[in-house]
Amino acid sequence: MQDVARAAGVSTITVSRVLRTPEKVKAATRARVVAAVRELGYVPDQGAGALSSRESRLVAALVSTLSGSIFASTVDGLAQSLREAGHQLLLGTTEYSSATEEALVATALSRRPDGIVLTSGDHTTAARSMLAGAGIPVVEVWELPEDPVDMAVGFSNQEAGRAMTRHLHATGRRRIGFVGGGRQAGRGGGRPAAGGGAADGDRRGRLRRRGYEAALAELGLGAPRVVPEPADGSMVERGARDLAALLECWPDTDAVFCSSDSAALGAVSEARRRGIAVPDRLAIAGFGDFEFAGELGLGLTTVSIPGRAIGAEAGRMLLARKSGEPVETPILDLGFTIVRRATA
Amino acid sequence: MQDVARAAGVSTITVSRVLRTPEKVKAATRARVVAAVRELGYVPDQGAGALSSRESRLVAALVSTLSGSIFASTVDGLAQSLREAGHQLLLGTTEYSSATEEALVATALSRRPDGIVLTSGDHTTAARSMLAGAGIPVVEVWELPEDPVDMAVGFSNQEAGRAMTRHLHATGRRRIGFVGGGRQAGRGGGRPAAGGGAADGDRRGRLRRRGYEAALAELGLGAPRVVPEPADGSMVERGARDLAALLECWPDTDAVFCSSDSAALGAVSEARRRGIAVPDRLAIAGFGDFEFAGELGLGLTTVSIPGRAIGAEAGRMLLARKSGEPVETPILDLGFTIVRRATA
DNA sequence: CGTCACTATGTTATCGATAACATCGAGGAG
DNA sequence: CTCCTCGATGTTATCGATAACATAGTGACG
Repeated sequence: MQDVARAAGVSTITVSRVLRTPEKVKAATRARVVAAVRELGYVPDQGAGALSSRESRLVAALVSTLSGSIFASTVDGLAQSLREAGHQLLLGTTEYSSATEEALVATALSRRPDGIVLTSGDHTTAARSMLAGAGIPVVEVWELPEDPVDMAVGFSNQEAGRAMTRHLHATGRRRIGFVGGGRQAGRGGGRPAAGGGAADGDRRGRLRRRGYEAALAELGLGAPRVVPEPADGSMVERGARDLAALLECWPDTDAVFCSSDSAALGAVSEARRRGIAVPDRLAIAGFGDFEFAGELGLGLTTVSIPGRAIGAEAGRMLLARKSGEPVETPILDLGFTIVRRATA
Repeated sequence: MQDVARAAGVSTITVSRVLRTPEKVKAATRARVVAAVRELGYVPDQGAGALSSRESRLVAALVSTLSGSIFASTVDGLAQSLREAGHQLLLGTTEYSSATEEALVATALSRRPDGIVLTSGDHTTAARSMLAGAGIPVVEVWELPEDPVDMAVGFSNQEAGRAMTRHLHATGRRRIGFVGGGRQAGRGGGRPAAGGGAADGDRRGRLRRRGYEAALAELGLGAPRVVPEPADGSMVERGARDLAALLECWPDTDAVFCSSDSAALGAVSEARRRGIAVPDRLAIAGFGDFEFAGELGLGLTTVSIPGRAIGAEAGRMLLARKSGEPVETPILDLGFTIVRRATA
């Protein structure tokens, strides 16, 4: 910056002003500075700027994983909305461990971000207190927690489970099972059940299941039909094996709600192999509306989540809060949509 | 840090040493400092540290998008390998525009990262010169560029196209078409063809197509069969429509190589609708090995790319270079695998 | 018992920017 | 003509850490 100042015949503060508040500098001076910046290829050091101005223009996001198409579009939406507002995204992956999350919260805070986005609803006590103590806006996304740290954007997994179960009931099904709860296996050869904490895909799946059970009770459909020991392997494989196990226990099952589209894919495949007509004899519903679920793919009836919008909205809320604007709805339910296709 | 130092009865530099080089501090002193850190909930400011030590422990990654399952696992692998080495990831999405990429390179460099990862092979001249001038390691991932800025990890799209075409030939096909080149539509309602630059999904698809054409020539299979005007819409939709158009021009086509699994999904679906037996009358091959392509899903014959490994390796190379170790293979070809399943 | 080598800790300057206050000149009001 | 105000620019201190050098103990050895 000194070099630029010298080249333009001004002081450093003027260079700083040209870059941050151009309207406060006379046009002629500004032009000289801009020329010097360009000529020297000067790129300001935002780290130094942050130190001085106490504003980092950085937002941290902690997600469990990007693989498996769950959070990718949320992060994408977040990155885009931040970029448009001149902020940058610091990304950390927790690999489904809340111990890792705790460590990542600390490292994230060490960058003094202007805000932080979390995809997990449950945090260690230490993590919660660090977040609270940081004095920055926090947004939890996807699941709307009962006891949010600060703000939240997402939908209710439990309501989604309930709604889909009611949908199955509404289409005449009476013996409805649930497939694909339990652990979410890390993809790509990650450590199995890393970190010792409860896996967090688990928690979400459990919430969907709770909604399923609630609906069953409300509708008087009898006891839940859930495989007690979920299978190992990828979600798809588990969907297949869990359906097989479920049918063994309750052969007359006429519908299953799968905790994810991947599990539903496995279930559909298993049903096909067994010559079970879908949806005639067995309706299959998924969750997530992944790409392959669409009309041209499986034609899977599923729950669609506005993942990208969640990310974009999280960014917006964060920046609004930062700039002092009041945030009308700090707990924002973006809902979900039941997409009815061929399988249920 | 001053507060901590006071509480522990030492000077700030001792606190700094306890945090960065604990072995240089006597155990008793160290214990007092650690206690003070814990008690005060002190989280060091890495930004300030970076300014002083000229080492940010930050790596920037610029990807076109995270949606659509292409780069997500690569970023995931990168984030993980960086985390294990105590570094953090700064993420930017370029939305397939090299103009946006140029701007992002500048903002990324303004954080003084210790390295930078790019998923696009073509950069503007300005971007290239900024990268070169930054004096930090640069890794280009996925496509191996002809003229790399610094290092690269990935595979050859052209070779992949060539290999799959040869595979189709080896299984007896002689009238082979190509589906799904051209633009890659932005998902989630992004601006169509934003930024004015050539979309970069386009470039990669073109390379696969070039490989396809090369194989055709080598094998004496006649002129390429490619739809001149690719359809609009999502990749899946385009796969369906392009196949339809292709069959209209060349009804006797007995195999198609699709530029992505999404396109292949659409193609399979279109074939089914028309009652064309796959693979008996028409073989269909994809690219990417997305989750739904597997045994339990489509059973799609496709090209599998080690996306996560590419990211992890990029991180490793970056950090090796940073710490002065020589990097044996600055241009690392991780290859691809042809996965033979049911459709071809 | 003095000197040396070494360990443990402290002091000072610095990284690259910005906030806060200071200065300077030009033009307008009285 | 003087004083005042305001716009344009400069000076100095500061953000929170670390590098480099400085200094105080501490034990070994001749």
